[in-house]
Amino acid sequence: MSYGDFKLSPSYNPHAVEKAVQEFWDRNKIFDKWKSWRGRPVYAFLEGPPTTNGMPHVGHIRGRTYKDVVLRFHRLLGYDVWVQGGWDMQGMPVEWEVEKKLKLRSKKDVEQYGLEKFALECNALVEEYLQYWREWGTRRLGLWLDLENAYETRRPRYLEYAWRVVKRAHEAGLLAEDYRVLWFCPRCETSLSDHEVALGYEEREDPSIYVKFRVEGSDNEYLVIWTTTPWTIVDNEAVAAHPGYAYAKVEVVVGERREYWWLAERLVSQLMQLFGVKEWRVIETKRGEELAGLRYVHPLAEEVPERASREHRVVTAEFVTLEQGTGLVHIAPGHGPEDFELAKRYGIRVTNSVEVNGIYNELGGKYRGKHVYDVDKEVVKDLKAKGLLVYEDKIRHEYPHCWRCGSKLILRADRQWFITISRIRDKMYSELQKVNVVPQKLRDRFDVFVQNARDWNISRSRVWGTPLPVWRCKKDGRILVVGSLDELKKLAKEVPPVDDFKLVHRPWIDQVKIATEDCDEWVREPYVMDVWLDSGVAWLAAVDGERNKELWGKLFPYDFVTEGIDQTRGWFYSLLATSVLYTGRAPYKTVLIQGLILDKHGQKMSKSKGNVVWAKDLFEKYGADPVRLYILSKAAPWEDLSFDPDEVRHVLADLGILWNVARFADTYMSLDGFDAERYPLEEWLGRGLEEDRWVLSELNSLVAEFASYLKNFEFHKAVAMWRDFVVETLSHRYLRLLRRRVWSDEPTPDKYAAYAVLHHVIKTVLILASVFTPFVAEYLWQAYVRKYEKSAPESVHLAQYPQAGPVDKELVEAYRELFAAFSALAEARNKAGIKLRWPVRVAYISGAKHAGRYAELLKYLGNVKEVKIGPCPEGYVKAAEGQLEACIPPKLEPELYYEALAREIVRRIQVMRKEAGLEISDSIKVVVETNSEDVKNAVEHYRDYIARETRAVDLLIGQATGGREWDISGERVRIEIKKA
RNA sequence: GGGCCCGUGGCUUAGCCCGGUUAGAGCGCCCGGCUGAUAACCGGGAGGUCCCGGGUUCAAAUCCCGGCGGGCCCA
Repeated sequence: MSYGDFKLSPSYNPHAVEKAVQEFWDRNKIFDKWKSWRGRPVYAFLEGPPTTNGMPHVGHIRGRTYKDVVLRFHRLLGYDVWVQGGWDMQGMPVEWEVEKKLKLRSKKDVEQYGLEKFALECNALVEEYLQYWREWGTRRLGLWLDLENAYETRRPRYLEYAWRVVKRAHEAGLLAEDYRVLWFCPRCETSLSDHEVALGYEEREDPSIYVKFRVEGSDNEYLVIWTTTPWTIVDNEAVAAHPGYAYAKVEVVVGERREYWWLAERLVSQLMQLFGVKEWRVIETKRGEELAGLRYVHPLAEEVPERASREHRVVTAEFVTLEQGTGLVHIAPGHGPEDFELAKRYGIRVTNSVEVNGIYNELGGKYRGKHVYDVDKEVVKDLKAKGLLVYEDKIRHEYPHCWRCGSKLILRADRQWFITISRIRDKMYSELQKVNVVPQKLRDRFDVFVQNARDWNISRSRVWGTPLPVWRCKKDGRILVVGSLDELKKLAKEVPPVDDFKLVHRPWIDQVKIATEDCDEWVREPYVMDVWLDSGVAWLAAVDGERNKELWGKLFPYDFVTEGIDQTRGWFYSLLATSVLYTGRAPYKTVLIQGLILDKHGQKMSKSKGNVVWAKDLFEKYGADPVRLYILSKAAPWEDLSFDPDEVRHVLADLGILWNVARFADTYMSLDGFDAERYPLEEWLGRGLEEDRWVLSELNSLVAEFASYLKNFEFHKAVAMWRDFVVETLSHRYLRLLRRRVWSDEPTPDKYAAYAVLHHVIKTVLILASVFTPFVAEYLWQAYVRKYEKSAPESVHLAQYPQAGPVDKELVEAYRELFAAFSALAEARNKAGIKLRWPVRVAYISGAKHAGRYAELLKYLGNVKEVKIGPCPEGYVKAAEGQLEACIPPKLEPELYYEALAREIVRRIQVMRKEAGLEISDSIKVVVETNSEDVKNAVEHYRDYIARETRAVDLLIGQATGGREWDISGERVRIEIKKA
């Protein structure tokens, strides 16, 4: 039971299979042969590069399985495939982990540690993770990506494409330096993009305070505002009222004092109740626009004297609502995007006294040197002490946190660099309309996101990233954008003595001294770029496109990309943006958006919950093929998938059946000396039986539909259909029919025809399986297919997708009916209490269309002497299957009793043969000892039958010296067998 | 706060777009049977408020509205 190194062991063992196959692939360079180009049409895949930070888990495995299926399928279809791997190796996640490892708490710590050492640590860290990704995220999965030629975003030849794109943006007037309010992480000391902010929304509890601002020139008239960020009051510059809303001046008595509070009229009674004010009355109302211009005293004028020196007043704004707060909105232009816009409109000063690290600077007066998180509490205390705090509460709301370190984010105004996406948004949208986004139902999200796309903040105040290639003239502030490393070298007056790899990274790049005729000293803007720009230029950078135009021209736009739904706003977007900017076109033709991976309870996987399933654990426990098959069959790729490791064993059973089908074939083909080249299907099919033509019809349907499902990315349907064919049609049905033909020693032509058919079916089924379970398909190809067909391709992965032959629909229909009739017959036997081993004289079938066609097979399957077509005689036991009805006599016929006993004896001998470990071809001697005359008569009558079925050369009735005692229908029978 | 997806026996799910026999299947469970490829298979059975409530309709798992639970996205 072996061919070469591939043995068909009694049962399927994924680990042994995968190990043997991996060695075979390596030794024979199958992957190289698979990926090499033969001048065929190219199917170009662009790898969404995993961040080599953290270990691959089942979510990655899901996406990477889909990639592999699509690539293998297209190779089978005859395409030359482009399967370059890629790795995303820079960015904040890497820095964050290094900081944790080195126990660095702030950017100052990093600087003290040394930027050079820090950058090298980051590089070492991604290098380390890369090994895991190569092994567990790729090789052990059986994912055939070209890792030798994988692109790496940290390489000079790669990252300079991000520079090219920025330069192109600059030339097109799309690079902007702007002062804007952005989210910052004070811990990481950098701004974040919209995408990064979106990753970190979490519910939290914050203060919810109502504060009164005293109206200038009065000692008891106030404007009442509401905020959840007390620290921003330090930088308050105005109060906004809606121009159309009514505002009330409310006379209130608090303690001993009589005061006048301004707030929205509609909210007065509910707020008075909230504040616990019992005595109040409205004495005047004004519309917001009438209130405008009213001046007030900054509530922290004493704490921050600078503020007292300026005037503050009420302005109007449409964005004011009455859903929360008081209808009067505290405006801190340095800490809110709407506030900022309003300030620009009214010429109000933008004050930001908070530095990037969250510490107040000299503009912060009393709060100078303190951290924003502490000031948040201190401001409340100070307001309370000054009697300006009207009411204090807590609020639970969704608020953004840093996606890496979890710190509460703050909004602050700062100078940053942008790509003004708003100006190419329409072009991006129209290009996106040409892309096939799968599934249709998720494309809306992508469309909407692109239509609403905002300018892209690309600058980050970090270290381990692609440096922003913008230099500024120290003298006059002009800027210079460098588009490549060569260009930089040409411009440089002085270059640090390091290799190119270091030269394109911080801190070394900042040691480059540039001077030009018109400017003595250029200074680089101290930023790196958003990491999404790194992977975003892969459509060009992966193949160093500007230097390899011919290759790039064959690949672009790429046929296929696929990632998770979260990448709609991530990579899918950054690819589209940079490509439209640079080439005016979308960089891909088809985008497959994958659903999320959840744990078995439908919960999102996260490290903190501890429910992450790691690739390594999964493969070590189950093997890659079962995991792949499970993932593929459980859900459509775009649906969320709840992953339950225990369910993997279900698909294991299916692969076990595939394995056993090959073993079955091997068992009999080797006994009978079958050879696919000596018995070609085309010649021998004519000598076969109808069931052979039936199974080929079923196979042809499979071949056609499997391909059409895969083309639509309906992997789950393709796999389900394959499974159904292998388990039901092939194993349960066809092989059951085949038994009677293969057991015979006679070299009948129909047996060889059956072998030719079976061989063709198994071979075809393995080629289809090669796209989703590449290891076991290869193993069986080597162990079985190549054993019986020497000229078969060296590897199943070098085969071609089979041509689908004709389908005889009527034949398929007839066989469907046959198995329904058998099912009804079995049910009738069950009711009558007659087991299948006992022959039945006659069965009637009615309501069938094709009964005449398969009567012989039904006799065999149902162990019936005669099948009659027609209605049931009186007193017979009936059972129905749909329209079809089967019935049998209610009692066993006496004349069939000996035959029944003979079958019982055969069955016992077969069990004993197997227990004795005999080969199928071994002959035996049998002794039967019994007092039962019936059993003795049965043996005498059916001596030839028993001998033939059990390969007995000698069958005696007499004294057994050993063996085993059985109970056959109440009779004690001792049977002894010996190898002849 | 806004948008979207999901919710079907113990578990996993098909059906829903396009309303219409008895809601189908796999796993598990119980009973019976088969078996020299098969820890497989075949027959039968138990097991369902199709998340809840309302509406449309002769008729709703399916269409509409409102909840609840899980998830995603946007703010």
